[in-house]
Amino acid sequence: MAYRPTEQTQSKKAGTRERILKEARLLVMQGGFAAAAVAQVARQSDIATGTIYRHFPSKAELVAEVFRHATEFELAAVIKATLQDESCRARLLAAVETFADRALRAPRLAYALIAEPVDPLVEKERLSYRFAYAEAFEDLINEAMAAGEFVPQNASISAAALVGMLSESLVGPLAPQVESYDEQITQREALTEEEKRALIENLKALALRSVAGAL
Amino acid sequence: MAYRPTEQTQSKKAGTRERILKEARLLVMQGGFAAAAVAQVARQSDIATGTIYRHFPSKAELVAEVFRHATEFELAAVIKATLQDESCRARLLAAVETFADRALRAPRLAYALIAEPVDPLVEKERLSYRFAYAEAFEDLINEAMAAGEFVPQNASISAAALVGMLSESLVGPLAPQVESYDEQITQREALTEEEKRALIENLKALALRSVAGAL
DNA sequence: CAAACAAGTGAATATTGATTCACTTGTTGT
DNA sequence: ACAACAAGTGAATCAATATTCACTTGTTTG
Repeated sequence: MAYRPTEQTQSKKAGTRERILKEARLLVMQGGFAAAAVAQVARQSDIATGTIYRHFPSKAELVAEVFRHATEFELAAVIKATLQDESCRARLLAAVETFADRALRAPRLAYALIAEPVDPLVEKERLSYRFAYAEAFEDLINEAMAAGEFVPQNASISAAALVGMLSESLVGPLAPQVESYDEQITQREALTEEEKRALIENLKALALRSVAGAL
Repeated sequence: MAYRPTEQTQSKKAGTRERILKEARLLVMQGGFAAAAVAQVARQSDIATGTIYRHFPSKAELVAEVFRHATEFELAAVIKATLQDESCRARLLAAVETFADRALRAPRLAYALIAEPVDPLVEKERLSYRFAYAEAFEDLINEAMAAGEFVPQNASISAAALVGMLSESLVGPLAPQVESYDEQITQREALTEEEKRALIENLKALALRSVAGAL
């Protein structure tokens, strides 16, 4: 007999896999999932299209992994904001601020993660992450209600509404700009820093009023 | 010479066109835009696929017309609610009630109109209708602010947020149920009438707090 | 009826990517 | 060096629909 996968080959393989993921991520950040065609990812990674399939069973799985990686990161930032040791109000505002600020800084990525049409496997991931976001808000709302900080309400409905409010305001079709989330769609101009600031402050006020019950 | 399109032929042609639209509409109501394949529409309309193209330049145009027809109708209902001769609060609540109630009664259609991935031409229509919804809310908020009924705020941001809040709460991935808006996605059970009622009441309260500023 | 044109037909074609697979290259251990 | 197997290749294939077009059928007028 005569061959054993050794540490070297294993890590080289892992390296290729990482490179594929990295290039796919870059493509998604720049042009969304639409830009992450298998052939393109292969080209960027300097490998043949077939090689992608030695590392991922399907494009959907590859893309799902890219999605997971990116969203995990975003979610962590928001959750961190809700866990500060402060009043529930302050934590809600911090969470909104974090979500909005990150979305406005990387609009193409935000659109991809939140709203871009994707294949069902990725949509499933998206669903579960939206639940995760909503849960973070829900926990916060429940805690705040218990402490008498927020008015009585159905925390789970409110949390979902918050996620929707933020998503749509920031990256949905009504968002002030999305930096070419689809070539076909009319461009709107980018926001200035002041405008971003104003948008964020307005969203914070809106979010606070909607769940706390007062300005 | 020897042929003139006459009234009979004209109206017959118009009839075929209407039939195509009607069948396409039915398909969309049942299975969303995904179910409205050209071949399927043709089959339902009892004509050949080629005939579709005698009446519409492309599938996108056909679908856009279906979209316009359906959305115009929905929008009109909401706008009507905002024009009642009552307090701004009451009118806001009526608008939310109308939007939510209609969406929950025809969930598959609501999903198709609000969130289903569609081709760019239809997405453009959707965009303009979302603006129309937002404008209706914006006008109402402006009027209410002028009357001192609502707290000061950026009406256009608030209006967009409202549309997002409603859309997402009712048909987005977080919606309690969407009755198979995509076969691939795990089903959730349908809401009972009580649950629908509760959802609507919660959304009304949430919307009111967010833009009026108090319960 | 026949000429002239519109409307209708549906099999063939075009398009856009993902996926496969027979083959080549690289690595390991004897 | 060679056997044994993994990793890599990329042109060919598949799949799913929209779209075309040469042809047939229907309608009108002289």
